[in-house]
Amino acid sequence: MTARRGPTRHSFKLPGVSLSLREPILNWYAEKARDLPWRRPDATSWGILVSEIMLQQTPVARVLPAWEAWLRRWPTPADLAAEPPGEAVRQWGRLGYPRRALNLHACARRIVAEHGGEVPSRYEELRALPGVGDYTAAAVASFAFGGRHVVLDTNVRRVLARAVQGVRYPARATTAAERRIAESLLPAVDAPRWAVAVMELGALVCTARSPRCADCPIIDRCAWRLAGCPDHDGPPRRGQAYAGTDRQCRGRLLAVLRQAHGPVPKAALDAAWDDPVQRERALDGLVADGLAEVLEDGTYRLPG
DNA sequence: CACCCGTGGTA
DNA sequence: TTACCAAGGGT
Repeated sequence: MTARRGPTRHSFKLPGVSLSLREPILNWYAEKARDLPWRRPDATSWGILVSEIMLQQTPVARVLPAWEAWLRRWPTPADLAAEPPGEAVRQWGRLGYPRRALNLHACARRIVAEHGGEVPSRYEELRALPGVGDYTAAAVASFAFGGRHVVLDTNVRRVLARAVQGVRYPARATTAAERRIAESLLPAVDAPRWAVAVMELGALVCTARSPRCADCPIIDRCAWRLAGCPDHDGPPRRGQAYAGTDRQCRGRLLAVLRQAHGPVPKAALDAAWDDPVQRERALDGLVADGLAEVLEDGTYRLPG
């Protein structure tokens, strides 16, 4: 039999391509990694959890100042847990997806109530926290506690899609095949460093739009590259419409509440969006989601 | 599983 | 300018 040696016992489309992805990527990371505050040795597990929640669908550049301000105000879960949820929503500012602020606040209260004020270290415990899904649980367990987990975010998925699967973009949803590939590459030792290194490669070099292949440490073994960089086949990737949507409307309404420091009369909200039907729907949605409150006098405010 | 959930930067 | 995209999660 042909002795195919490598970090994996699985065979991919192009066997051997994944032969040694780890070393060059780890070496590249050692040289090119960004100095992000949540990666510093003095970062707390709480700080790392906060960073992961903030980074959900929000670019690093916008998270940086928000993260600094958040941790300056609430250095520990107990500090945040002592505040009403509305303060978290206000501090969240314009990071987007404000339910994440609510999630972080709920995390803080649960951590205080159920974990003695310390961010739990095990994947399963983390996964049970509000707003902590598969990726975030794996990331915090890895980066804050040194655990060995498959960390599959959009960056890693794209790198593996190209380097191993030979396609420009990963599938819309994570597949079993992807997870198998990621598991096969997971090193026995120093798994967190590997995870952050692949993520960094995806973020800085193997980017979605125009990858900087000239700077890539694995250009000579990238399956997509070796296949001639074939274009994405399959249905076009659905964009996210925004203008005129309920999401935009909710954003406008919440901005009014965030800006005010007390209850807001309904008229102030009415002025923020023209279409009354959509406006009422959005407002009801905000209340249902716990992002806004109606007081008895009919005024609105962030949750107290 | 497809869709919903904010916001801003970039090609 | 429009469209895509950004360390996802919940339903």
